[in-house]
Amino acid sequence: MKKIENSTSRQLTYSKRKDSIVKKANELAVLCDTDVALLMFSPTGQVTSYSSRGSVEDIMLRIVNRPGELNRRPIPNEEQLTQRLIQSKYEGEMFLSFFWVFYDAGDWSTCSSAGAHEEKLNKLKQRLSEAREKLRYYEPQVENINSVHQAVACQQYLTSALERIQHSKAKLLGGDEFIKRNENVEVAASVNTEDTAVAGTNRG
Amino acid sequence: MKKIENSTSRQLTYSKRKDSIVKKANELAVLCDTDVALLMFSPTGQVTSYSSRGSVEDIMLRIVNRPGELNRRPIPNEEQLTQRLIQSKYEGEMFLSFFWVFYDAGDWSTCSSAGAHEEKLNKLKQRLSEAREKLRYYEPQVENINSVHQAVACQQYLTSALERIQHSKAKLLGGDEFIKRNENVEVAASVNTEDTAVAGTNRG
DNA sequence: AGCTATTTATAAGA
DNA sequence: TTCTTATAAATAGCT
Repeated sequence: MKKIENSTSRQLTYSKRKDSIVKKANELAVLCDTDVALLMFSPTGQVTSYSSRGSVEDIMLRIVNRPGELNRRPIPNEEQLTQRLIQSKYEGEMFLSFFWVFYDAGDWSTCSSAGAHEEKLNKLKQRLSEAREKLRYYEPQVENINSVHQAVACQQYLTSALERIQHSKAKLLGGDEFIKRNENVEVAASVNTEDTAVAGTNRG
Repeated sequence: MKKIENSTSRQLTYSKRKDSIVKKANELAVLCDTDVALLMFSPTGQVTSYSSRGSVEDIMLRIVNRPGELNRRPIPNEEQLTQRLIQSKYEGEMFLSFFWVFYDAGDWSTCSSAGAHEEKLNKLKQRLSEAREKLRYYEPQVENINSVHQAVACQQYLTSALERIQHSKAKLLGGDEFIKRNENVEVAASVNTEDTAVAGTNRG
């Protein structure tokens, strides 16, 4: 068994096998009532993650924070990894909350038509009880996670959202004659915290 | 497919399936020349981890530190829907809706306590009518107002949301006894509308 | 994407 | 545990 040299069939094989291994992981979790997480990078670098319950971060945290077992190998930068996992977990929760409430609430392709928001918000109300259930599923399972992590995660989430919007806008501006090209908005928010380090999100 | 109730055969099944899924993971990694990690808890709580290259912690960090947060968040059984959501040209409005409904709806500082989501979602309901009003403000009023305006509006909103989060965080940090008091983090977000540059958060 | 010949995984019983 | 075996599932190589 060795690397498939042909790029197309490697990609195809990845795709097929990825699906079946996720299926297997899920079967294992259901049949044996256990927690399973699976992390895979495609040949092109795209990540697929699976976790049988909660977020992958929950399962990662259980691995990283498990109390000293025999033969446990020390984890390098354990504290940093833990912090980053917690942050990532909250980012994911925010996204999921958002998704569950909003996604099924409406057909977003019609949002600009008259009355669309009305309808969308009605559907939104219907979704709230389901969202409540799903949110409960993501309640923090790890001790000592505090609200600052959520604030940090929220901030992180917003920052990445902003970044993506910049990107969309830049693309749109390429062919848009309505937009003035000289506008600049600069915002700087700065605060001192006593929390642990926040990972950076700089991009060229 | 459901949990195997007989404890002995559940254990046996776990043991067999664990081995074959590890084998599958390894085949995937070799054939497709990719990184794969697998984390499993046995019914008795014992951890098995597999990683095709380096430590599982390395792979965890790679997952958690990836840029483009929104593009990799899996929605259980709804991956294809995620793509639609992300690609929606109205994502700006969605973010706006999201933060009007969610951010203002609750005190994020209580999110980690028991029953907090319950309370948050009740407030959420109250916020819906206000959100409706605010969304109306962002309705395109002229036919040929295009998505760039939405992007600009969204950006401005997100920027102010970020600032508010900074304030919340600062407040939380003031009264939170769980937090160590010796660290400083400086966060600066800088937005330029002409290019796509977004400064990230920097460590202090 | 769907089809099929072949290989592999699995459950149940010994 | 491990082995056997009938059945089910996964897979590669096609279209």
